Amino acid sequence: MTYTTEHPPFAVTVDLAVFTIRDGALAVLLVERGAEPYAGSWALPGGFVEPQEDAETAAWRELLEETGVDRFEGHLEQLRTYSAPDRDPRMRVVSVAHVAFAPDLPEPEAGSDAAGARWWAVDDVLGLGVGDGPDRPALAFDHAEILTDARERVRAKLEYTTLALDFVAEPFTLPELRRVYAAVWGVAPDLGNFRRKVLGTAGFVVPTETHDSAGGRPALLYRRGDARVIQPPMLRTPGQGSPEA
Amino acid sequence: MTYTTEHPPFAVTVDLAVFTIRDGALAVLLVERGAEPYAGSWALPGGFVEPQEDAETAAWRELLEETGVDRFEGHLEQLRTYSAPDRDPRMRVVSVAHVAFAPDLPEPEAGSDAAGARWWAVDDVLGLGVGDGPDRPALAFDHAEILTDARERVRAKLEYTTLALDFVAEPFTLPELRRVYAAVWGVAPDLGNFRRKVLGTAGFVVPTETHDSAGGRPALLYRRGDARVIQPPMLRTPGQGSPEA
DNA sequence: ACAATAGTGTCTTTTAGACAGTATTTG
DNA sequence: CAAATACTGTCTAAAAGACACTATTGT
Repeated sequence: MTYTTEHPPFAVTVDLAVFTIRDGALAVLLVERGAEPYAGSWALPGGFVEPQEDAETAAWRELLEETGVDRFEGHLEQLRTYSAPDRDPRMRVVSVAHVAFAPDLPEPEAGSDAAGARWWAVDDVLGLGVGDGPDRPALAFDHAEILTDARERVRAKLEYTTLALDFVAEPFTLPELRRVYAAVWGVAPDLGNFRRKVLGTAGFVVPTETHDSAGGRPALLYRRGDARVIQPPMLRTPGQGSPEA
Repeated sequence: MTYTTEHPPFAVTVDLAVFTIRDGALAVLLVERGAEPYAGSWALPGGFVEPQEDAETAAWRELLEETGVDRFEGHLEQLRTYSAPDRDPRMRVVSVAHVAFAPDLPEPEAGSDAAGARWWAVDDVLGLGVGDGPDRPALAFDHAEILTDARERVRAKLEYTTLALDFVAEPFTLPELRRVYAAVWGVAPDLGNFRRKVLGTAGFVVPTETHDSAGGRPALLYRRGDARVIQPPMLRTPGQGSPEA
């Protein structure tokens, strides 16, 4: 059987929703398209999967090429695959979307085929901020759908995993960690209850001996523990970015 | 840009892990391969995505072709995409795996390109039953990995969704519904606590006026409610098929 | 009456929600 | 001292775990 006759070929790409926390808000990396289609629109970074690599490898490679992030900081995982026949007007493209998380990445440089690249507050992009965002970017292809799914993935994973650790640089303070939850969920979890939960979950964080120095009382510094799941989970309540709110 | 030179084409397929409950155990549909590679091994049903359909449509079509299941019974959703470069020795194939759930499907007929098709107890296939299963089938390609991921998806979704309803035919009794949890998790949830949780979750089930008739006391019959999520979730405890057990 | 299955009730423990209060720094 | 930030404690409510008990059928 020759699939070129019976089973037409597809192009396979990866798209990435790379998240970080900037200015207390969940931010995503977008690139400005320089060519048609969607020239001038903004898109998730991504690219074609090469012959000898799987999708995750391709995602790590694109992440490095477009942001300079090495594969050992942060976390990357598959989100889902988008395969609507008309999602790219040029050809049949199936895209394996991924999500990645990292603390304070450097300001990106424009890639070879992109006119520009910058961080956007996700709420400004998806329009769930205050009224209409100041300069809301138009998203290319089905990337608004991908970004919406990606944000829900991040929000959900904060509930039952220690993923929030991937958004802070070591060492970190508990208020910093709490600000991650506040940024992703839109509402800060109760201070006392948050501390009780984090410190009561074995292996979530490990304390150091030192404190930081900021405006007020110095906060104790922590490092990541080896726990990867929070059980029982730290659940969002309606109003904390939960889907049914 | 012509992707045939710059970006080599891929074949895109769907694979399905179709689950049902048979004889009190979680069962999956497998087809016996008649041709190389992996002739004589068992595989998840699946096939190529056609030019004008997306992956989910292809999955529903394959499900119908291989099991006769119409798309309005049961539930189907994307699992994840498997893209290791050498997962199929013949060519570069990217597979978008799906999971499907349905109550007591008919015994399947062999499809056109399969030597046979039958239901297997998942624990017999993956070998987490008693010692070594009686006749454990060899799984083709990376289908053991897919099936493991699919089982974990089902187990997890029983916790926070009303997915168990897709495994029973209406009308159903609460003991029937509880047996779904017992089959998927490997341990039956506590009787009283299970009833309290199901009946206490608004919209999970709606009672009818009638009872069934079996060996003992007749059980009240229920129909599906319109709730799709269970909140707070009905969590597995270690020993109930949870990943860390 | 007994086996088999369905269903109820209750006590305890765990966990989360709400929120008031105390501590340690800088200016 | 006030402002700012970090941290602790306590009361209450919700939910789950464990498990004993009662109910209704068939034989």
